[in-house]
Amino acid sequence: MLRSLTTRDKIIELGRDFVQKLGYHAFKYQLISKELNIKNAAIHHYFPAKEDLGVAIIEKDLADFQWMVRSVGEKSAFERVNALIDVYRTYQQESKNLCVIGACISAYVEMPEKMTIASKNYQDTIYNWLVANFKQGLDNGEFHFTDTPEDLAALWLATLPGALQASKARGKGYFDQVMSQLSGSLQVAAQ
Amino acid sequence: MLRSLTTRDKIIELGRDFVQKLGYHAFKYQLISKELNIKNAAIHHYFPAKEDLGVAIIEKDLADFQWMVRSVGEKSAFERVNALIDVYRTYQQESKNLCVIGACISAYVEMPEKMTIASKNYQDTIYNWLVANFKQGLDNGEFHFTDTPEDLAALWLATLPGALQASKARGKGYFDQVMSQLSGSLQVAAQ
DNA sequence: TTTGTTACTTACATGCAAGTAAGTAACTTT
DNA sequence: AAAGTTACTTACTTGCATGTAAGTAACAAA
Repeated sequence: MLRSLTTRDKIIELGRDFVQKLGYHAFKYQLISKELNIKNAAIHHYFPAKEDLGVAIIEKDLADFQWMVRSVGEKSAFERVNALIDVYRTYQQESKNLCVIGACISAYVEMPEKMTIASKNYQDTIYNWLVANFKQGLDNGEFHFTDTPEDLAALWLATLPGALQASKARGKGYFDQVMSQLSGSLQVAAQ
Repeated sequence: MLRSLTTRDKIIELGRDFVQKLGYHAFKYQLISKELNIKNAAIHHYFPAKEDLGVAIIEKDLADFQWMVRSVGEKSAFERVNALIDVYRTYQQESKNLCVIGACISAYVEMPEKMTIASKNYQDTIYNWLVANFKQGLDNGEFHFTDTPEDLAALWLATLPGALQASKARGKGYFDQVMSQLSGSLQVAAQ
């Protein structure tokens, strides 16, 4: 999977893996350099400070999210929001119990400013996309929830990362149990 | 607040604060020793390894939860589960964007075993208490939700810590917005 | 009163993660 | 072919977090 990538991109991918599995603080250059058979200094060549790699990881994750958004653009609102659930389900299956946003946002009281900004920007992007989809699904009759789209999006923004985190200590099936509750909140019309 | 406590208890309280604000990895002995005007070695006197302090923090937080449970034992199911929301609301107001469980559970792939066990035990305790309250509230007519109490408890277990984490980057009002969604999931009878 | 215990401090060891400086081999451009 | 650029490595510095060992002052118990 990583084979066709440049070293720079491999560093970002591996860094993202470790950030999602360990959190920002516990992820260390050595974990990456060992895996790629390079030296720590090689990582500094591409990313002078850890913060720089952190920002690159957030931006890559955001880019992947936006790629997903485009790839489901023609589908129904229900299918679109399920695609986001699938992203988180894949994290869970790969033992990544943190999303990039959650891992970065809870890492510091005073986080490097660039990372704070990148994380918030990413989180806003997801929120706005959810609101837009919920609105559209409500308008076209796919959904029948009675809350506001904004309230529902706020709930999803908390529950998606929360389910991922909690699932680490809970049994098999827990994650899907929560996701089915989330899907239920949309009040999808029975066929 | 801390003045009447023993040094040992002050260390636990401050440690808990930092764990909830920074995460387990970013919290360091020096932060505590500086605040209490003692030396790092004094902390090692009470807690030989960081892991020991970690376990003590989890157990103290669990003890506080159980104290809260007893203190609301005579109230209605709705008031009881709202007391749990209040606990998380207080965290949020105090800029503690992680609960102890979330902070510890997501800290390591391979966490010190004692801490893993203590965290899971604590999480199970909350889950079981939620299920019991939801069942009782359903039986006595306070609630009218149609999901199972277990499904609802699973949702709460994800959303409470998730809302706390996400609220760090979102505006004022976000946390209560999500909590009102959670409360709504109970379908409390209109008066 | 001597012995022990508690609650620390001083001083030190260890290890490791981040970061830097200088060098080198390969490739690219002019 | 010379000069520059890219992609690294080697070798090093720095700083700090965990942890340990030994000492000390105060108080408590026998």
